[in-house]
Amino acid sequence: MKKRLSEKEEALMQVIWRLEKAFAKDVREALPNPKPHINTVATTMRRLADKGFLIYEDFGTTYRYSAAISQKEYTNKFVKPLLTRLFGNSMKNVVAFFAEQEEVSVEELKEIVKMIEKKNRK
Amino acid sequence: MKKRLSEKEEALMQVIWRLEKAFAKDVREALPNPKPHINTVATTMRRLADKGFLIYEDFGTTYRYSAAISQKEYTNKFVKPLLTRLFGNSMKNVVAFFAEQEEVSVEELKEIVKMIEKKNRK
DNA sequence: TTGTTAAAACTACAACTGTAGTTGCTTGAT
DNA sequence: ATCAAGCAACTACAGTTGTAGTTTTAACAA
Repeated sequence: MKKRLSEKEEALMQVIWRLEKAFAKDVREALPNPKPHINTVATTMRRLADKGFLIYEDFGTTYRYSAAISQKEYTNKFVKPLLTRLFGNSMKNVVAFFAEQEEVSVEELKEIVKMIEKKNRK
Repeated sequence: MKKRLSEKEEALMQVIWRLEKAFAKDVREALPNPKPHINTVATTMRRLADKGFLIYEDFGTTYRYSAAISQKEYTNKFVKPLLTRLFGNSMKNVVAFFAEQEEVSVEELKEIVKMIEKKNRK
């Protein structure tokens, strides 16, 4: 688990994070149209397993996969470094950027502040 | 400009965004050790130009490159979708996640709120 | 029990990426 | 004018990714 995944690989991981446990055909089913060939999904999932991102249980004639790394771990390990590199090693800058782009409103930021403060008081 | 760049390609873009205009050797110079071969840098930059991420001026015996897309545009186009997909299509969730991870402090969030409110009053 | 179906395994291949050797051109230094 | 240095162009190649055809195996249905 060295590198960030490609977009397509990440799309599969998204589905598995959502479904928690899934057969290749479930994953294909959950993907948006145009859906890839079932073998494409199976091959990509096997490769993800080879790379340590997925684990599987043997179901006789098929495998059921689940994530070997949580979405949060993935985010911390691969997404956060990308963001901080883009924004001068500061998550504050990242948040400020998206706030300026009006992707997060002042109200939402205030809610987050409240939420954190509440959690810290406990 | 369809796909997100790979990590190495992105690292080169970082340098160019910072330097604004740069020759291959400048980019190599700015990269951390172990520095890649100068030809590796040149090849990657040419490919980035082919893909439309860089533009260049002919300097006779060499090219000087600059970004064809700003860091902000890149972020909006390629990084934001990744984040929102990861966090259920909501930048609020993204910010909340990093706040909970204590990557951004409550103080910083408040500063951002002030900054935005000030800007909006103008 | 034989045919049908469904799934993985195996195989294949093109595009992309990371890397760098070789070649050739331009320019500045003798 | 000749040579050396530096750099891009050209070339090459292995590893990865996206895609899917073909083969095999297992299970179920008639």
